[in-house]
Amino acid sequence: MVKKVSLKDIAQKIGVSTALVSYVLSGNEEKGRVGKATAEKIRQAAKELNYQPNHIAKSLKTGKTNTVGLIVADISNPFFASIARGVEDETSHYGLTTIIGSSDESTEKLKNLVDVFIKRQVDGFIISPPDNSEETIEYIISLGIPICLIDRHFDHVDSSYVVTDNKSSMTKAVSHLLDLGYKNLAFVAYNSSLQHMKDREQGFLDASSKVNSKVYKINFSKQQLELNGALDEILNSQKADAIVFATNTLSVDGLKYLTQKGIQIPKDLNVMCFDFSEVYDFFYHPIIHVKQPIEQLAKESVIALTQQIKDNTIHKKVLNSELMAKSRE
Amino acid sequence: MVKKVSLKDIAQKIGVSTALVSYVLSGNEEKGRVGKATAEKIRQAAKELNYQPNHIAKSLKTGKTNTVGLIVADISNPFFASIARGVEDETSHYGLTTIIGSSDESTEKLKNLVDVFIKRQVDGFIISPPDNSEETIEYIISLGIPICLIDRHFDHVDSSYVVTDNKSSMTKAVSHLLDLGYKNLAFVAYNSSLQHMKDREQGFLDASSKVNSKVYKINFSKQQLELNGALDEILNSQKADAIVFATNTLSVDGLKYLTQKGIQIPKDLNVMCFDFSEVYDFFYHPIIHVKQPIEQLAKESVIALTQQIKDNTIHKKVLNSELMAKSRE
DNA sequence: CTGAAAGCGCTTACAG
DNA sequence: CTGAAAGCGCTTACAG
Repeated sequence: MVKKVSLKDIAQKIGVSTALVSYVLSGNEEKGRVGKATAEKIRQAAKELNYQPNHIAKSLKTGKTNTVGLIVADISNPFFASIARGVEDETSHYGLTTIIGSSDESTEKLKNLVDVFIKRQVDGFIISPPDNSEETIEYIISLGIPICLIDRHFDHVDSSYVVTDNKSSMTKAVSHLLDLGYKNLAFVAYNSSLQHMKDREQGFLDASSKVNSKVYKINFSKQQLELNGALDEILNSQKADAIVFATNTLSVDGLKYLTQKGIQIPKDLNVMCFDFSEVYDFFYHPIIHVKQPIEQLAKESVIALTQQIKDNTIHKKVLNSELMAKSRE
Repeated sequence: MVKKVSLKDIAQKIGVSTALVSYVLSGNEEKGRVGKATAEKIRQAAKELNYQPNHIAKSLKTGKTNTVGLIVADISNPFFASIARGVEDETSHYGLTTIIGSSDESTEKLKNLVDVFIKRQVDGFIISPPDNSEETIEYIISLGIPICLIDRHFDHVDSSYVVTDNKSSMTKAVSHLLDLGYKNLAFVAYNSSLQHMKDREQGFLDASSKVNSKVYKINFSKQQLELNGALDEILNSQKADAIVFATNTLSVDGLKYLTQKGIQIPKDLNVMCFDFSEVYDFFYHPIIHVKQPIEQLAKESVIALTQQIKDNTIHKKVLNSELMAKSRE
């Protein structure tokens, strides 16, 4: 390992104190009121010696690590993979590094990750919380560590968050189905106390009040089984003419099952999906879906978090989604 | 922010030196030859005060950050997303934290990420290098920083690596197509100097020598256009009876185009894909594909890297893949 | 405008 | 078996 050059090396080389070097190189030149000429010499020497500041030492002194901890609910879900990518991109613009974890929808795993990240002394968290994890979120807040929730939030927890307007997105989507003439709707969602899930359901209910409709709730832990069961019921007893899927995963798995059953979309039955998926491209007819502003969610969450880190303010942001729907035929 | 308790707090509480506390709490009790009773008291106090060691201070002193930098070639590719997840899981078992970056197949971006990660003082790298990035890899080696390449390696660069046996995987896969009776094969790969790509091509050539075959090379930067062009040629002039795709992305995008064209698989044409994809589930007939041992690649790379960090040894590991092929009908 | 110095929280020879 | 002390590389009041 090549020996690293330190502030001291630079200071010695030009015969000034490390204090001056520190001021100049960390951009606090005016604060130290360093002389023009000296500052120039210091910068010159730093370049010559190829000085690389030691972040560790800086962190120890300042208590800031310039690291943010991102914990998504399920990294194997392309939606969250995109979120992760967006957050990473955005933080890098602020000179921050992101460390990523996945709670896999488990409160227990979230707790562990939070502990690990706190030990790593992250400057703040961006979290997409799993069901029933208010306590852990409140724990972070009680420690005074900045946090911004993303995609999901708790109505009764006072934290920064950036989410999509789930209720209105769903209302808009369902209204579109009604406009197309569908009259017997099935809504497939998770059984969850998370606000975004409740909002999507409410949005569905609000829009579908004038037609026949039924809500199916799947337990996350038994997804495969219960989803297929619900779809069987939708096909055989409810005989719905359109299915609204409340999430990305439900959409893809639902489409998979429908395809296996030989159902033609939209001929036999239409669907309204949530979030984009690559698999839509394998259908001859475009799959209608709600497109959340993933990039923007990620970006805004980083903005909210960095703001909070700076001045301890809380930011709540609700973004609009886009309905991706070509005409029925 | 709650005030953190430090070694000193513990030392004061029971009236010993911080040295003793450090020895005991970092598990070097025998090295410091600390008395049984004292050690017990220290552990007790640490628990009572809920002591959390400060990693930053430790890192500054020891020069180790317990962080590994993972740079995949394209995080939006599910193959690499799985690799990332595997690496993260595995490193966490060693008390290491992973920071992730994506070079997006760009040498330039790789260089930047490497610089950022070196500044962060990662203890080692796990990298899936893009085309023409030997220099950057050799630069890391020249700095004496441990590194393990994953999925891809350079024959003439002496580094640790963990890869799949690409040549034999492809030979086995193509032989299977021959067994099924296909006689006119198309091989669709990237134009790349990366060893794994050359190996896959060689594997194809070795196995297909006795039948009609043609190789198509796509430039990564113009993938969409060139892939569709190649497929048109395969369908219209070569009139191949089976297509072998050399990578994950080519497989999915290729299938997408074939589906759009209304090609029925395997009736009109069969395909051999590389890596698993969720989209395969949307075909009525199982898609034949080579399944790389992703979990194991990730795991072995972490093992190789931690070994190298410990004793500076280089490990080269080649894993076998699995051919996922149900009978033709 | 500049320097001497303390201190962030650890680890680790060294002396006893 | 235990303590005093140096030092990792920075930042930042403080004094001049």
